[in-house]
Amino acid sequence: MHKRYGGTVAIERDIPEATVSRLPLYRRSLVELASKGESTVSSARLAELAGVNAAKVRKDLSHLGSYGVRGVGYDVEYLLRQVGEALGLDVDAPVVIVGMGNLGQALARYGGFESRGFPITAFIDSDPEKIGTEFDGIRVDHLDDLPRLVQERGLSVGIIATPAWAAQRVADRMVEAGIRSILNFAPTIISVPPEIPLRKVDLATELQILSYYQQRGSVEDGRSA
Amino acid sequence: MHKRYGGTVAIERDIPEATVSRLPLYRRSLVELASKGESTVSSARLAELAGVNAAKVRKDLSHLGSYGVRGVGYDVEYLLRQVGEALGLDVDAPVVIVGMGNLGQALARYGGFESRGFPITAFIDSDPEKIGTEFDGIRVDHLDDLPRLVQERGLSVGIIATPAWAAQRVADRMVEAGIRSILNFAPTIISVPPEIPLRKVDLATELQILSYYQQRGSVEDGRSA
DNA sequence: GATTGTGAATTGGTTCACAGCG
DNA sequence: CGCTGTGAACCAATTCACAATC
Repeated sequence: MHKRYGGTVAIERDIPEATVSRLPLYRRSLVELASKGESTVSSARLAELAGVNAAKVRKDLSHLGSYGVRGVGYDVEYLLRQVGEALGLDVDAPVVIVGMGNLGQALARYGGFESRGFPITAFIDSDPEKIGTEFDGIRVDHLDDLPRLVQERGLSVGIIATPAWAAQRVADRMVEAGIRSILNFAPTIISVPPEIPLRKVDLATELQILSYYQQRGSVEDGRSA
Repeated sequence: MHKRYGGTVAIERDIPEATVSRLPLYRRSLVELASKGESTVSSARLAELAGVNAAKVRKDLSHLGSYGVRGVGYDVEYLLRQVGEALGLDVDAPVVIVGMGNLGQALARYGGFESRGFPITAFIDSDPEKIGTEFDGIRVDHLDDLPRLVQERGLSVGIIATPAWAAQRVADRMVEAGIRSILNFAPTIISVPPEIPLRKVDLATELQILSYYQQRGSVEDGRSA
């Protein structure tokens, strides 16, 4: 059912958005299973670990053209490779953080990125006090240095951790400099050319959503887990 | 069309999940408009500010039973109050942060919570070195103190900023202690009773999703903005 | 016997398009 | 005339349920 091109990598077209957003979840569960030495896993078990239901797991995995074995389940290692490949994680994507305030610094020190293929490789700030200082052995540079840094270090992901008023400008400079995807933590809407994937994380927004469900006798929250 | 009870506050039932998750966005845009002194706004303009389309804005607002004026638009101040009320923001929801590592500290110092009705009012950590120290004038306490803190300070929201392995345990203790909704930053699935609204923010997951769309000639990302 | 893969049914969300109304 | 509110049409995602198959 799923086309493979030439017998090689086979990057599948059009995985539904909802599925894409769950793949990292499955990946995390598979890593855990692998580290425990489990060699196969059923959709039911994987669903439990990922906090979704089994039908969803099977449908999602079917979009990868994936290989389960009826009556047995999925091969953990194989599936892990498939998922990683679908997400494009076979190659590292070096990250630059712009805005070394509280949040930027916390993100810089947060271990979870390096280990998952997103080495943090450059820092940018506009405060002359900060420029030239080092963080984790990496120099903090000026926004004007970004094009050079993208070149030299192959930066591909930009994280915006600036105040809201600076975010659009930073995004524009990132795009100009050749950054290829952007994660925005500033609490404001920014716009970028359609070929640049953009996601946002807004902390206050999350609390407000919780507030809604708390206020009413919430039964479920959708974005479960 | 929309029922009001007794002529008072009128908390509407069953606003669709997708709408709820956009209300904070509208709210932010409305605050901005209000601060610029704009007194009315059309769905088209609000859509532009919030990064969605006008039909969606109108449909979303219609779920609040809201009052636009045909030919004119919405009253900014009035709508702002309506949205705030729908989200349950009329009353402050004091927050406890558990886990005062990098992320916890950054969240503690992040200004955006207090100003939006989520005063950070307690800190918990398990490191004896940290317990007893102060942060922003607030003492860092032990997890065992949580029930008392919930009582004394009326804590209602819990933020989990611990390592993954501690997260479920912390969630259980929060629920026991009477915390009413939870925001989880630990990269793991946790489960809580269905009456406790739960959301998660997973930073590495966001990067992996970006990775997918970057790898292919992404045109759009869905979670736009 | 167990568990996948998937069509069919269902639910939820978005967009269209226009009647209704200030 | 302009802009809202909303049915109707459309599209995406979820869930069901079962035949396929190891």
